Amino acid sequence: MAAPKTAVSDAKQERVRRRRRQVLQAATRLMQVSGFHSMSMQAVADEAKMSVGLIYQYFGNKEDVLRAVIVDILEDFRDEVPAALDAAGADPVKRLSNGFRVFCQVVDAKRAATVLTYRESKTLTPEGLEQIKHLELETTEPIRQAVRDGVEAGVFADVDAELVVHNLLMCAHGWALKHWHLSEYLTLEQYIERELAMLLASIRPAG
Amino acid sequence: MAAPKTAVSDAKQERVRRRRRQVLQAATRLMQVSGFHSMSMQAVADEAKMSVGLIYQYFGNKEDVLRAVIVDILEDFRDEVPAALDAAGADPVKRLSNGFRVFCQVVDAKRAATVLTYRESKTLTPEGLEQIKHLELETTEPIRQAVRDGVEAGVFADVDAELVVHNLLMCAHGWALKHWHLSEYLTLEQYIERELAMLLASIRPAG
Amino acid sequence: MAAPKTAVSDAKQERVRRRRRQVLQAATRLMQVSGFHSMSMQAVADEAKMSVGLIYQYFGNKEDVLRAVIVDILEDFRDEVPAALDAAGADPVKRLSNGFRVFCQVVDAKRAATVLTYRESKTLTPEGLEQIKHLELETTEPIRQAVRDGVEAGVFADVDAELVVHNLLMCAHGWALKHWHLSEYLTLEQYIERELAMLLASIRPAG
Amino acid sequence: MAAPKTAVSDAKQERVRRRRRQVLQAATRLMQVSGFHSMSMQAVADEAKMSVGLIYQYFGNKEDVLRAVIVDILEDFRDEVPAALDAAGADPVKRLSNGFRVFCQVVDAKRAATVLTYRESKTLTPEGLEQIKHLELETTEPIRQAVRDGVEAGVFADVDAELVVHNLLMCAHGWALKHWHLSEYLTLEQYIERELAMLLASIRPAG
DNA sequence: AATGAATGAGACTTCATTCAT
DNA sequence: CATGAATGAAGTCTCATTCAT
Repeated sequence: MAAPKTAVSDAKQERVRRRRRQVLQAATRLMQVSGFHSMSMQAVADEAKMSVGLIYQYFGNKEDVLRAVIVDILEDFRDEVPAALDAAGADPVKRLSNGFRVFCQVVDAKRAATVLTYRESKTLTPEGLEQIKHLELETTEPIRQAVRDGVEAGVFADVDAELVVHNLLMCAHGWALKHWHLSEYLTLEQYIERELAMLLASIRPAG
Repeated sequence: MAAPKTAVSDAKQERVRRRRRQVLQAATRLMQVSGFHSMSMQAVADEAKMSVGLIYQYFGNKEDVLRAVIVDILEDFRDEVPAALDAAGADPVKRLSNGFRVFCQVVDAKRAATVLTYRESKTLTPEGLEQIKHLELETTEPIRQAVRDGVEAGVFADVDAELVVHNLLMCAHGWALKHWHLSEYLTLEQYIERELAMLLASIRPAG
Repeated sequence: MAAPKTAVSDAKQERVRRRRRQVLQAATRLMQVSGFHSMSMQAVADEAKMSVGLIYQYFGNKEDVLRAVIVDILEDFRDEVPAALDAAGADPVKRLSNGFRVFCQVVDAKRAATVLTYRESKTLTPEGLEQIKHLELETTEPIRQAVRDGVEAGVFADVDAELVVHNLLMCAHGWALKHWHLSEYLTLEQYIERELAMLLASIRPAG
Repeated sequence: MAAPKTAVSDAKQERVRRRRRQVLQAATRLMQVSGFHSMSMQAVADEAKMSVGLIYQYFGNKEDVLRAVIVDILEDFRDEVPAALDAAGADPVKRLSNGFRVFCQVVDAKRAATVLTYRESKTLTPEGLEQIKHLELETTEPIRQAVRDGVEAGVFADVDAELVVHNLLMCAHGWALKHWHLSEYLTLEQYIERELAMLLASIRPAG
């Protein structure tokens, strides 16, 4: 009796996952274009090729969809950035460089989504806000650790790791937030190279 | 006969200015709390202690209010930041330092407003967007020039002035955008000092 | 003491008349274009080159303006049509013909105004309605009398004068009401000639 | 699988038809009383016993409702008048007489609606206006043909069919437009008889 | 599980009317 | 006498959410 129940349960969970993904992708597409408030639930349903009623079986309300969209985006960051660090070996400089490089690349791939998180975060409930703050910290934690390691090892000056990571984050996000300006004279690769040079210069041990 | 006419005209212009200011202040207060879309025109009217109809005598529509609010904020920046540089003498390092310091101080004084510009800019029409992009460039132009001067004088490395200013801007804005995190362990002064140290380190001429 | 008072009174009455006329002309122009409800009092004020407040010194409210506009139009008809008959001599056929001809010409000259009376009459209060009904009867009364005279004299068949005048009225108004169609293939003169021929044929004594 | 699909589709189409009819009847009732502009969408919803929102599922906007109301009225005319001619045999006099008689009867049955079309047509967009002009021509076309036939057969004088139909139309509409006056001394039947007599007299062959 | 018709609150905006100057 | 700034009620339309099928 347990087996079929679980099988059914699995199938159900799989459908739930699929449906939620459909909705999130549709909502993300729409919000990137015109923001949360201009997106109607009917439009989400159309884009997701399902009925409005069905969305409400998988999400409590419209704000719940927003929260899920933003969390979804930030989870992508959290999954991809640390993973890149694992592949970067032990050298703090390399880990930091790789972290920044990957971060910028992910931001570039999800530029509209990145801007979206800045645009709509304040619309969330306090709980939602807490969740996304936690996710951001999780995402950057491995880089933070790399900076601490580098400081300890003496390859970096005695800088505030928290602040270095903050700068690195703003710098990566900056590529999306100020893309209208930056893209006029820089490619992503140029941006990464030059910013990285300045970033490393800013924390190299005093000569 | 010209005199009274002018007097009347002056009184009228003064009232227009006062009314617009009333509306903008009310709208800014409300938007900082809950965003553009959650702010009803009735709420603005109540907050500004006037009738809804009157708002429409001074602003074409709701989006026009938003544009004016954002422009108002950015004009404050444009007026205060360059003014601080004028008082900083000729030394590029001093000018850059002062620019950054003042920028951060103004951001801190208008933290909610700064966040607001990031949150609602995309809601604007293309014309509004152009206007605010222009204002941002105007605001930072004197700093950009200071960097160029420093590079030319050899007190800075041969860095991309555009990019340095971009970093400086993101850094100042970052104080508002990530205040929930930064304020847990830093005061504004500490933030300015440490960021300034890294900023200068990042562009000091190679040993 | 009576003399200057009367002089003042006369000057005042003259101004009142002038102001009212300004308003009525402006309102008529605007209503002909887009109807009573789409016409704002501010627009009337602008068109009449005076302030909104002043309109309210000469008219009780917006509907009062409408009533006056329609009455004004109908008074024109009442003044011009009977006057033409006075000049037509005693022959009933001539009087009828002239009456119709003039009626059509006045309608043509005030086509938009004629349509306006059909469009907006129902908007009036019952009193206003009574007034315009009375004016319409007054306008056509001389023609009605001409028909009665003609019947009595045996130059017309024993027709219902009331109905003949009704037909004549609808026919004249018809030039304005169906101008979109009639003007495609008839000039006003052709319309008058042909309609007059049929009108007279319809009431000539049985051969 | 096709069967249930069609059944569903049929049920849906039926509901759409029913809803639209509900709205149109409610709106017609209200407009006949107080005109298009004085009719609020909330009032239509109340009268139609549905919610405002639902009206907008079946009509694009308020003007769309007006257009549909007028078209609905004119389609009734177009359906009933020509049908009566089909039953009137081949004799042009009989066809013309029947056409006029039926026209007047339909006008009488829809007196308020007839007045409504004169009152509110100008409120329509150019497209709506074109549509109703076309409907009016369609409605009268069979009568126009009967007149042409009569002229050709020599039972009518060589009159302008277009103009005869125009007169007939104005005459039928006149029963509604001037009902306040006509009904004081005539029944519908009397009106039809007398007008018909004059109409035929006006086009009988000379001598 | 899935649909989408239906609801109704609430948003923006206009405009007739008043009244202090 | 004349102005036009100010009011606020009322209108149109949208859209999140529910629920019968």
